Parts: sequence; C-alpha cells; structure tokens
Amino acid sequence: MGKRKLEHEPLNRNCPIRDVLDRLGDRWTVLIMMTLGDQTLRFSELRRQIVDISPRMLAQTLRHLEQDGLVLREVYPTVPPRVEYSMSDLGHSFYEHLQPMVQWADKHHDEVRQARASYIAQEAYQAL
Amino acid sequence: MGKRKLEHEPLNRNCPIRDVLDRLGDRWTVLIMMTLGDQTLRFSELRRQIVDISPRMLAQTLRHLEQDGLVLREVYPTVPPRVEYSMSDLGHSFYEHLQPMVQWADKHHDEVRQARASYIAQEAYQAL
DNA sequence: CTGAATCCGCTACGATACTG
DNA sequence: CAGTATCGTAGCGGATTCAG
Repeated sequence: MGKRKLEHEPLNRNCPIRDVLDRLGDRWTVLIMMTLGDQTLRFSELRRQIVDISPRMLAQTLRHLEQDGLVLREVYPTVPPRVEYSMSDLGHSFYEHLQPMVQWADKHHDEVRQARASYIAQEAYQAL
Repeated sequence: MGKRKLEHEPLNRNCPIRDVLDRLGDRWTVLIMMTLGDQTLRFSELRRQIVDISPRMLAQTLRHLEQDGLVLREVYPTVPPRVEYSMSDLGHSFYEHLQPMVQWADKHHDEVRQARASYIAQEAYQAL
C-alpha cells in the first residue's frame, strides 16, 4: 500500500494519525463505539441494537476494535457460547474524544443539510 | 445508496449523525481540514502540502467540503486563474472538535500499534 | 449463540492525460 | 493554474450459508 517516498512529512498517508483515524472511516466503528458506551454487551445484543448490520461486519469491526486495544472481548465457554464486549480504558479515553464530535454532528447536521441543498439549487440555477 | 427499510431507529445508517460523520470516512477530509487550519490556501498550495494526493481527489474532497458548508471557495477570474480555499465558520467549529481527536490519535498511536502487534503475536502463538 | 466462509457488486480511490 | 475526463483496480461491505 505504501510508496514511502516521503520520510518526515507531517500528515501524509504514512502518518500515525491516519493510521488510527482511518478506523473511523469504516461504516460501523463509530456506531459500535457509541452503542457500546460503558455497557457490556453480547454479540447478539449489539446485533439487535444496530439493526442493519450484518453478522459479518459486526464481527469484523469488533475484531478490529479488539486488535486496536479499544474493546475487550470476554469469552465464556458455556453452551451455548457467550461472548461479551466492553470498552477498554483506551477505548473509553477514545470515546471521550469521540463524543464531542458526534454531538457536533447531531447539533449541526441541519446546517450541513441546508448547505448541501442550497449548493444543489445553485448548481441547477447556473445550468440555465 | 439506502434501502430505507427503517424509519425511526436512533443510530442507524439513515441517521443524521452518520450523514455528517461519514465524510470523515474518506481518505482525505481530515487531512485537508488539518492542513487548511485557519489559513487561506490555493489549490496548488494544498497539493504541495499534501504530497501524495492526486488532483482528482483533492478537487473532489474540496467539493464535498464546500457542499457541506465547511469550506469556502473563492474564485478570482484572473489569468491565470486563482482559487482560494478557507474554512467557513461552520468549518472552524467542526475543526475545534476534530482537533482533540487528532491529538488523541497522535498521543495514543503507540498504544494502538502495540495492541495490534501483541494481538498478532498472540494469534501466532495460538496457531501452534 | 457466535461467528467463519464464500461469493460478488459497487464505488472509492489512484494514475494519467487533457482543457479553459 | 485549476481543475475535469477517462480508465483501471482493490477492497469494503452486503447477502447468504454453514459450522463449533
């Protein structure tokens, strides 16, 4: 994936910040973090709360979060199996910084939507 | 893009928060916002600072940011043409909330990297 | 119940060439 | 200078099926 032409550029694709933040890029990470909060939830509970996620993506995203040390995965070897997910300390600290962004999005999404709408309108006008 | 099967679920894909936050998902939005800061930069200046971005992606991402009302685009009809980009008030307000996240990423990326490494190690161990 | 495995479409992204 | 137009690709993500 790299080209590693650059060595000490501040904020390019090889940059560690990208490395962490790219996880936010995928469709489900933020959603799962927000759903989890400070609860402990089982796989199926998460599935129920995030209605339109497929088991594949839920498992995959949880796996990534676990790899990054943001989420803890506790397996109870019972029958039927029982797996509980919760956020680690690192996850919580990340969550703290995530929440303001989500709140911002919630607060300003009307403005964003309006901006998009008026942009489209303006485009249509200029097409005449 | 949707299937709009659900109407009033709280945090699903039709949710306004997703609507805004999805922009963070793409490869360049955060990078451009951080590069722009409170400066006013021309297209080529942005290109120079974000070394490994193609003109296509720069234009496209700037277009999206403009559509969302986060970035202002000022065109000076001179020869040669001159276009300046800067952040809007909305953009600045977003930026304020973005920065803590980036700082978090910067501060903790070592822990994340370590978590990933030890995860892989553990995996390899269990494969025996 | 908790996933893993498979198949596959879509589109985000990259490289390049070209235009006003 | 500031972008578009075009083409090609990788991999994300969805649906479905199967397994421990």
